[in-house]
Amino acid sequence: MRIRDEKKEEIVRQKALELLVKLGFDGFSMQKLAKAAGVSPATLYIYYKDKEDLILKIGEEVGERMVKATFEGFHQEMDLKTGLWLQWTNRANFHLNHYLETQFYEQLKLTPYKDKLAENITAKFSQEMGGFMKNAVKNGETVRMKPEVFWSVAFAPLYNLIKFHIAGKSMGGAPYQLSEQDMKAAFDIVIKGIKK
Amino acid sequence: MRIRDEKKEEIVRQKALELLVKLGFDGFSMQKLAKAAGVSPATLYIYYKDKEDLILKIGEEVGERMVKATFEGFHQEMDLKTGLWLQWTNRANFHLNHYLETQFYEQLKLTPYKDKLAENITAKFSQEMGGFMKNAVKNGETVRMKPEVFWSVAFAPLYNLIKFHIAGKSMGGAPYQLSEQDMKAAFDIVIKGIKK
DNA sequence: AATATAAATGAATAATCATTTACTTATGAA
DNA sequence: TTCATAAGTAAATGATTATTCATTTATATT
Repeated sequence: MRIRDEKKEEIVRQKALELLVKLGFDGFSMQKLAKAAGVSPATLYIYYKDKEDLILKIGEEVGERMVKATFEGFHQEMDLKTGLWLQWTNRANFHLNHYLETQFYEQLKLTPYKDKLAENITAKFSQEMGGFMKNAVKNGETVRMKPEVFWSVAFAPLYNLIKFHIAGKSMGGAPYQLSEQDMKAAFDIVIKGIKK
Repeated sequence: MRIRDEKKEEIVRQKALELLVKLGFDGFSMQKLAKAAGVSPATLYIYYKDKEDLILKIGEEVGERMVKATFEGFHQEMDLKTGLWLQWTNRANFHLNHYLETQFYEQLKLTPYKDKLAENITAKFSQEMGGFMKNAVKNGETVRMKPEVFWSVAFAPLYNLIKFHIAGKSMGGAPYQLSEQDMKAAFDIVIKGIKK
């Protein structure tokens, strides 16, 4: 039997990301994707059940890569500051090197597709963070708080800086580019707030 | 001459928000909107030049209402903690009372439409925050930092809590509902980090 | 070399899309 | 009461949509 062309599949994924980000979810279509990837529309239905399946599968793949990158070199026994900074740099690097993936995934998580996304991605996050936080409390590095609160004060500032960076502009439409200096400035404030 | 039915226009806006959020930007269409609002598709083209104009105009209106709500009762001479907490509560109340608007606006800001959004909304933000921050530095309440950094450490945690609330679930798919208690817990950490 | 089978396709499907056209309706001004 | 004008509409426009069908192509196994 004929063998599936993995390269072709990869092009489809890449072009799908490009088009979804460039045209938005509404501007995107299967025919445009087929044309951009240089395949027949029917081929897309060999790789994916339908359009929703395509978007969700690509979304889940991106999510998994992001989680993996975030926890590269991380273990729950790290002290608060070290572990947090590792995740900050991991995450920032991923976003800066995977512009399209980030842009796409952030959108996806706000659309109705989010309800159909597999939950193993956030589950992994939750589990790693839970253990890390528990440890930090045990060691007297911080006080007990809900995971949602911890997450929000510990990571949201970084994600927001990345969001500014991705948009290319920030407050008042001013150009903005994320720098390590800004990351460090934000991190100092965050860790100061979290540390007991 | 015949007079425009303001009530009809309002229904269109409301239904547009509902459909855009419920169906996503891709599921949304002018015909669906017309049907949901009980008007002819052609009527939409009296109110708006085209679909893009409709989405942008509604987006700008939402943005303006959000800014106005955020700065209700605010003035730049407030001390850091008071001014920040006022904005937190203002913003949280707006989001909780205007679920659809928030959901829609957050999406809009990530789609390609964002480049065509009028910038007077973020400009107002930028201006108010700039003065507030400058004042806080002058009074020795905090150290000098880029507006983007300040913004990210001071507000991103709240927005993230709101995002959890809107999604209805947070880490690991666990149900989540924003409480004043959580807001206060997060705020304490944030203000501790920012204060000199 | 022949066969079986899944990959891949170009062209078609019916549905839906954004938008326009030709027309009717309501209302303030005359 | 008539008239001018903008609001509002039903129905149609051609383009584009997601998906499928009938067919061809490539390869692993026999």
